Amino acid sequence: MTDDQFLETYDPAAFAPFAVTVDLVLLAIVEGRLCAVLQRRDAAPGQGRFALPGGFVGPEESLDEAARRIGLAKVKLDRVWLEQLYTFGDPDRDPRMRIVTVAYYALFPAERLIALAQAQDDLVLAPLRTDWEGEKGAPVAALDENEAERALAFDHAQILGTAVARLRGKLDYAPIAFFLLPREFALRELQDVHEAIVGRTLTKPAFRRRMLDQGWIEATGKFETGSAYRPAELYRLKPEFLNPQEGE
Amino acid sequence: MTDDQFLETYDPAAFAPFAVTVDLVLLAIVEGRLCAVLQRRDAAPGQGRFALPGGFVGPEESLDEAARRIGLAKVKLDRVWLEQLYTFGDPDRDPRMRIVTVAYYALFPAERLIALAQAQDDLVLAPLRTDWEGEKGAPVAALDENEAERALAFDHAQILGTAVARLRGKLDYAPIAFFLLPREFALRELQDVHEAIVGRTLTKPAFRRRMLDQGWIEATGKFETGSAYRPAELYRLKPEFLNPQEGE
DNA sequence: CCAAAAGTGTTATAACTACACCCATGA
DNA sequence: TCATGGGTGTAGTTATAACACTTTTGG
Repeated sequence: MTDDQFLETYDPAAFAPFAVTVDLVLLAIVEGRLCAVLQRRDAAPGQGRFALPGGFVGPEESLDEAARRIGLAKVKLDRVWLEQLYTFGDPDRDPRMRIVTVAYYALFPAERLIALAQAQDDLVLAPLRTDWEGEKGAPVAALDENEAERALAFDHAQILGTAVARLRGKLDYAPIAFFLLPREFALRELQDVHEAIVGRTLTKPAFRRRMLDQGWIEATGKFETGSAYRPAELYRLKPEFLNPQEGE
Repeated sequence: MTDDQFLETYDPAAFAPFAVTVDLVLLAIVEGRLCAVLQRRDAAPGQGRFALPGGFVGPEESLDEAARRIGLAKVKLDRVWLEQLYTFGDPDRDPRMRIVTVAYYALFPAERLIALAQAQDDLVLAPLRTDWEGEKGAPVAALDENEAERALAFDHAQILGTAVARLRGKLDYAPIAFFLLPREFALRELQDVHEAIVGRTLTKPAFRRRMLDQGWIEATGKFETGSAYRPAELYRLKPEFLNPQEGE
């Protein structure tokens, strides 16, 4: 059947329609660990379990707008990386009705999400596993072992795993790690972010040069204050990489 | 509003619902050029224009199943690369109703799509542009200049551009080019495929070694027949890379 | 002067490229 | 034996990694 034949005979009220939601993986590096925001569900299905923040797409709203509205309402919205991740639509993924969800992931400096989780008591920051070194196969259950009993609702474990895989895969060739740091940062902090994501230690000189040669960052001339020992120079992402212009 | 608050008050017949479709970018290398299957629309909107093959997702069907059903019904389905691409859902992308479409792309050996286009007279194989060398910015209107007047319906030019960008980006680190060739192929054919996708010539020895060292292919011991001059050895993709197991 | 972390030079290894060359085949 | 394309060796260049080293600061 073609689209048009379908539409001629299509009565929106005739059968249960699709709903379209947006689910968000809000990520930050907290205490050297990659963490995601989870929301405790206070109603069935999955009551008491945790789920990704999400919501329905409005009738006059694009998918990106919905993601921005739902994900950034709570957080101040300057300088965020927000990108569509993948779309999940198995028929039984939600027991209530047929829901197709477009997953997005967003990167924040730690302070933002810590403040968010403290302000809203149904939110938690859950550490994720990043040690599945090169293990092929479906990335599922990315939750840290301490959080393993915190079973996730719906297919949200799969979404989390997809987000971590995307972040790891994109880390080396796209300027995104910087969105997990304050606007100005020391190179050691940037290395900590990378190490938290790839799950292993990196050697300092190689990392430094790789970053400097990439041309993504520039020195500010300022230095850390209050450091116990020699203060590190602060760098920032060059402005031309601030806006997510590239389409994928 | 939370999901649950929404659902409590949600009457599926109360307002125009979302529809979910799957659109397919069927790709092959024909005469050294990357081509996509387009379908002539015989009804409004966009009558006379060309669009990607697509269809509605069934009520009991997953997205992957829908893509497989719509994309592979016409083509014999052994050894195909099929992967979700991106989801497009702007409110006005279809004038009839709110339609969110999940785009997939699929890779075929040329013969398959040539036979398909010959068998069904509303289908054409349109050459794509691959010469936008490193130009940043949104990849739009990937259609070849000769086909430029063949304006695409809806946002399908954007979908096409996204597919080409994904293919190019993935070519070097995922074993996918092989799905654009017969099961057994000569290394020169593989190089032609790569050159068609990246839009520039590659040097033979470097390419050969890269492919051999990657460990994705193995020699069959057989050789081309009917060649005018020295016959080339035939290679094949190692069986462990045949199934699209990796989730991304 | 010491401890601790910032930052840099120096070398070795691996990857990639370019170029030239040899090989096998049909006419 | 010649033309044509398949296939391979060698050397130069570049990127990457590892290691040791120097520098700067607060105490």
